[in-house]
Amino acid sequence: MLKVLFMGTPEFAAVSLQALLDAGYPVVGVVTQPDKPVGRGGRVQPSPVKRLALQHGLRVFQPKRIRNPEVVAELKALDPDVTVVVAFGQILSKEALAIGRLGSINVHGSLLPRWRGAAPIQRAIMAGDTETGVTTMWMDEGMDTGDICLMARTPILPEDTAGTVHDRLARMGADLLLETLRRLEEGTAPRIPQPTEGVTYASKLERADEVIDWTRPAVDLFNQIRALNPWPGAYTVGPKGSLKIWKAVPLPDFPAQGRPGEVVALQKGQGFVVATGSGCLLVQEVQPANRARMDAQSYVNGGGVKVGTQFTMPEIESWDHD
RNA sequence: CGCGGGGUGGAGCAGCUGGUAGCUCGUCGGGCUCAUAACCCGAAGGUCGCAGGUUCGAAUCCUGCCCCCGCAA
Repeated sequence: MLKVLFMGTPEFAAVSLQALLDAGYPVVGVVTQPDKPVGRGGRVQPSPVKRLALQHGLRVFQPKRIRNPEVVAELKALDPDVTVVVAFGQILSKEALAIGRLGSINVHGSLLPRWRGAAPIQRAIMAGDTETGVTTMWMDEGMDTGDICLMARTPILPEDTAGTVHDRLARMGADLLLETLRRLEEGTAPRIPQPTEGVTYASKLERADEVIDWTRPAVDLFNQIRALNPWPGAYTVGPKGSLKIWKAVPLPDFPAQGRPGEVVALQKGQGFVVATGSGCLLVQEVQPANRARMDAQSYVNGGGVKVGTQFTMPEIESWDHD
């Protein structure tokens, strides 16, 4: 079997690594992002990929810059047949791409060339796409611009969230990766240049993406909210401070009227209804600052909102991110 | 030692300038109604996170511990 050098960082990548191990591929090394402070208290945490690699006694590399020639040389010494890159988080130089004898294969969570870049799953849902998928490609120096090898599709259903789609694509990506390597080994792997039509970019999420703008149509807010579930969450500001909205559905024909962001009705047992720029939004699950997630009815019971409550947009003082 | 908020009947909250607990919802029983997630009457249900301390007396003050969460990364 092909000797694999694996590069990846988050859970999405760990699923593929696990599949490689289950399939019996010799993984000669695992490259992942350096441990970073994560969570409350700022404690340093290993990435999901690193954790899995250590469990299996694999060699782990955490270069600050994969492009560094010394790093490339060190990895090349492992003599892999192919490099598999899944949500790694660093751009590979031409030299780094050539570490594997057969080149570098990437698993990407979208139907390329749509949603090249960092946050394809969230951006697809946010845009209201009804279909997405995974693509394996022959990496080149561009940002997800390599020739396409294989592709698998899946619908985005109304009840889907970034979480459910992420989990599905992670599985599909792992399967597609195995098939790609199989065909690579037998020399039947396709290699098709990406179309020049239909290119879009999925920039990484930033603070402003989390803000709910009530003047937008209810359907857009619905997509935004589920695209940011389970992380990082879409939020608005009410009388009691910031409020994350985890789940909501649009009500295009709701009879009540109101200014965008105004609570126009309480739906017993279901939540509360907020007016938007177009149609209303039935909010079903929320999380007040400093509190746990709860169904919207509970929030109403606790006096969080009543008819007439006005939600506003928070002021973003800092645009710093990264 | 990054900043900060919170743990009160099944759920969400109030009470916290000390004197054994209240609200909304739910649950159970009854009533009204053609009917109802609507309305009316009534009931059950709480060692107020854990341990210790101060006090005549603490959910309310002090100390330690456990758990949860927001922000920031």
